[in-house]
Amino acid sequence: MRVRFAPSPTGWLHVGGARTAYFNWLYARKHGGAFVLRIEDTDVERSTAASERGVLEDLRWLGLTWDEGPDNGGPHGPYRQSERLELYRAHADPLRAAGQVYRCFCTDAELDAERAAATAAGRPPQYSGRCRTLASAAADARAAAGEPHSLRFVVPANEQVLDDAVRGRVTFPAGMVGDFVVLRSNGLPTYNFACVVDDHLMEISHVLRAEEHLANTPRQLMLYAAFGWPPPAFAHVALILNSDRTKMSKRAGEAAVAVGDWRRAGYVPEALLSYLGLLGFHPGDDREVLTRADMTAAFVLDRLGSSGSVFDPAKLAWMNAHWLHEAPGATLQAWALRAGSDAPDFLPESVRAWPLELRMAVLEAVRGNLATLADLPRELAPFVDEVPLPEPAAEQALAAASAAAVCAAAAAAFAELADWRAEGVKSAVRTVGETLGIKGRELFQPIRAALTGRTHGPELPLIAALLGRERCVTRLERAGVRPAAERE
RNA sequence: GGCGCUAUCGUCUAGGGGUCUAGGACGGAUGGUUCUCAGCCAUCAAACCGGGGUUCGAAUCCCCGUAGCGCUACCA
Repeated sequence: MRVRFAPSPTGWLHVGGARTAYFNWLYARKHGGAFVLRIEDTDVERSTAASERGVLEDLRWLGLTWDEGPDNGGPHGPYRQSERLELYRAHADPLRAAGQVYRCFCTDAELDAERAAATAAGRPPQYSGRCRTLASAAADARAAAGEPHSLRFVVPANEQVLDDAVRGRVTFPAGMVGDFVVLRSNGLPTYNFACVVDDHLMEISHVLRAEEHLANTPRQLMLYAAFGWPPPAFAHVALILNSDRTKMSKRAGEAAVAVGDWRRAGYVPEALLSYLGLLGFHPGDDREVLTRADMTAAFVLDRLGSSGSVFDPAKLAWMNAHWLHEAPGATLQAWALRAGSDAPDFLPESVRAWPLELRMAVLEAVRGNLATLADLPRELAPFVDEVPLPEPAAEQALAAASAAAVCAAAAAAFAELADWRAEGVKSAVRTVGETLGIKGRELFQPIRAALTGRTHGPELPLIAALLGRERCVTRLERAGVRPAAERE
C-alpha cells in the first residue's frame, strides 16, 4: 500500500492541502504503507524553491513526515517532477509510436480563436483535433525544421467509469473532452500526464486527493488504459469551503488559509490536525477531539463525507484552546519552547531562563487562560520581574476606597505567613478579609490587581504562591500606599 | 453552455426504512463556579432544500425540480 501527497510549490501550504496530506498520512500509517511526498513543479512560471521549502517546513511542523520525498529520497526518485523530465519524454515515445499521441503545431492564437468560435456557436470549447490528421511525414518535417509543437493525446471515443471510494461509481460520457496536451511545446509535461506516469512509476496504490481533481480522473484513466497500466484506487475528498460555500481561498475578511498563518498566530499542530481531521471525516462515535493515534485507528475511507465543509475558525480556536488546556505538561512545554525558523518566539526570554520546575508550574497555572500560544507573553507578564503597567481595569480596582487598606493588610499578613503555599495564602487572605470586614470581589480584586496588574487570571492563591513571598509583599506594599500619593 | 459532484440545527456532523418528540460538538443564550476570566459545570434555543413516487411506515430508497460548488487550459 503506497499513497502520496503531491503539492505544487506555488504558494504556501493550504489548510486543504494539509488535510489531504493528513488523510494520506493516516491511511499509510494505518496500513503500514509508504507515504510519498512528490513535488509537482512543472509550472515553471509559478513554482518557486522558497515555496517548496515552506511546504516541507509546514508539513514537518504538522508532524506529517514522509517516507520518500525530495529531501530524503527513496527507491522511486527523483521526487521533484522538474527532475523527471526525461522520464516523461521517454514515456511519450511509445505512445506516439502507437499513434495514441500526435504532434500539434497550433499556436496559442489559433487555439484561442478556435475556442472563441466554439463558445460563440454554443459548442463546448474543446480542441477540434485538427492536427490529429496531419500526415506523419509532414509533421516530422515541421518538427525537424524546429517548429514548436506540443504532443496531444488521442482521446478515445468511449465513456470512462470511475469507482471512487467516496463517491461510488461515477460515469463520464464519451466526447466530453478534446484531445488534451500531454507534453507542452516547452518540453514540460502537463499535470495529468506527469501525474499518471509518476503514480505508476512510484507504485502508488491509492490516490486520495481533493474533489477538484474528480473531473481530471477520466483523462488519467484514459492514459492508464493507453499505457496498459492498471489504475490505482481513487478517493476524492470533498472540498473545504469559505463561509459562502465557495472553494476556500485567500480572500479579504475570511479565515487564514495558510498553515503558516495559523502557526504564526500561536496555534499548535495537534489542534490544526484534530480540527482538519474531522472536516469531512467522522470517526463513527461521539468523540470530538482525536489525536493522531486515535485518527489512525479510526480512519477508513468509507467514513469520508461527500459534501463540502465550511471552514469554521471559531471551532478551530476552541480546538486550539482545548489542546492548550488539556495536553500533558511536557507537551505544553515543548510547544512553548519551540521557535520555528519563521515562527515568533512566544515565550519571553526571561521565562526561558527559569528553572524547569518553576516554568512548568507557572505554565500549568496560566494554561487555562490561553487561547493561543500568542497569549503567553500576556499571561506570563505578572511572573516576570518587572510587572508591566496595570491595565485600566486593574487601575480601577486599586482606586477603590478600601483597596489600599486591603493591600497594606495583605502585605503585612503575607510577610508573616508561615505556610507559603497556595493553601496558606488562601487562609491569609481570608483572615485579612475578616479583620477588615471585607469580602468577595472587594477583597480579592485589589490584591490581584496589585500582584498582576490585571483583573483576571488564574486563582489568586496560586499566583501568590508562584510569585514568592518577597515579590508579593513588595507589590502589595506599593499598592498599599499609592492612593495617598495620588491625593497630593 | 456542457459534464460531474453535493444537499440534516448558523457551522462541523451522527443517522444507512420503524428505536427520530432527529443525537453529539463549535458558536449563541441563560444560570452556577463564598474574586476574575477567553477556563470548568449545567440548562435552553436551533435542522431533515421543494415536489412526486415506492412502502403499512422515509431524514433514510427512486425520480423530477431547485440551489450551490467543481471541472471544462500548453495551471495544478
